[in-house]
Amino acid sequence: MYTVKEAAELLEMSEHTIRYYTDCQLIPTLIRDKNNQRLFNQESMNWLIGIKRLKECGMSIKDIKHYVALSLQGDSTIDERYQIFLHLKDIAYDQLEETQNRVQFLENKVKHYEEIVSKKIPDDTNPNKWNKLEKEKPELK
Amino acid sequence: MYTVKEAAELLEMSEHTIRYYTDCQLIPTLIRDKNNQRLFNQESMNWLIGIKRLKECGMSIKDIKHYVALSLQGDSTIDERYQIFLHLKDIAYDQLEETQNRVQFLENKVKHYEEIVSKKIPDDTNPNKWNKLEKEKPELK
DNA sequence: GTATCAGCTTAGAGTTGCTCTAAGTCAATA
DNA sequence: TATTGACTTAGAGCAACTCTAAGCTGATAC
Repeated sequence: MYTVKEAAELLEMSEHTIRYYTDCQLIPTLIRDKNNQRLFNQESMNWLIGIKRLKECGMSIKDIKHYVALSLQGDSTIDERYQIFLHLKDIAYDQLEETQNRVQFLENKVKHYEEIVSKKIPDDTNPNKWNKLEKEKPELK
Repeated sequence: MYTVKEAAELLEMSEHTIRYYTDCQLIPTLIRDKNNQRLFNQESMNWLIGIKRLKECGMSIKDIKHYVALSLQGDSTIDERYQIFLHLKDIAYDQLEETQNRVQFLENKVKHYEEIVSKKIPDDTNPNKWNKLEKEKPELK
């Protein structure tokens, strides 16, 4: 059994966010003690972990709520849940490509600044000259 | 010279967002035609491209504004701008790791559902049983 | 010539997902 | 008994859009 504070520490989320999620009815197994305080048993913690993951995947509260409802309905919704994860997977691969591009862009930029600082390139006064980096290495997609 | 609409199409951003950015004074070289309509020359387009990049790196409007101000000041702010990109680079690598974890998680999940659907695993009625995937492959970080 | 249409302008309301504050309850310790 | 700490709620604030309404302008259609 975990309090909001303990759950927040364990899962590295803010207490505010955890309360917000419970208020949005995202944790169907949440219980309250005699003082009306939120308590998370292992099942509720599992829900929280899963919801955190779905959030990180970019899913909205509304869609997570839908997913939770599907899960509670059991077997008959397996295919719909499968489709959801297929879709999330595609999105994740897109994000991966974007993130890789971003890392490359920033590596270029840092290298560029290091060259300037080490005086290999004399001046960089023109405010938007740095956009040339974009042109040297155009975005994929 | 590009109108808001053309810029939006070229850079795959919404017209709303572009107007919002100009209203936030993020494009110092923006000009208006005689009817007060926003016009983007190549320099302004470069700014827009750069700002879009910074936004994708997770920078706030406020911080981008600061960055733009630094750029306009020229040479004397090179080191501060270098530090900004160093920091963004670190963040980008963290994001890369997170995204890779996410892809792996979703691959596992999709595989799991495929096994269920193909009847290799008989039932999955328990709503939060899927969180076991987390335990099989605990998060890095 | 005027009607209407697309495309722009603005101010401002609405949305999401937090994030924080204020005011209050409760149990335990000093 | 006082106060401390951890919780409760409703609701305000915030970032970054996102959209709407009302109005202006210039071009084409009749």
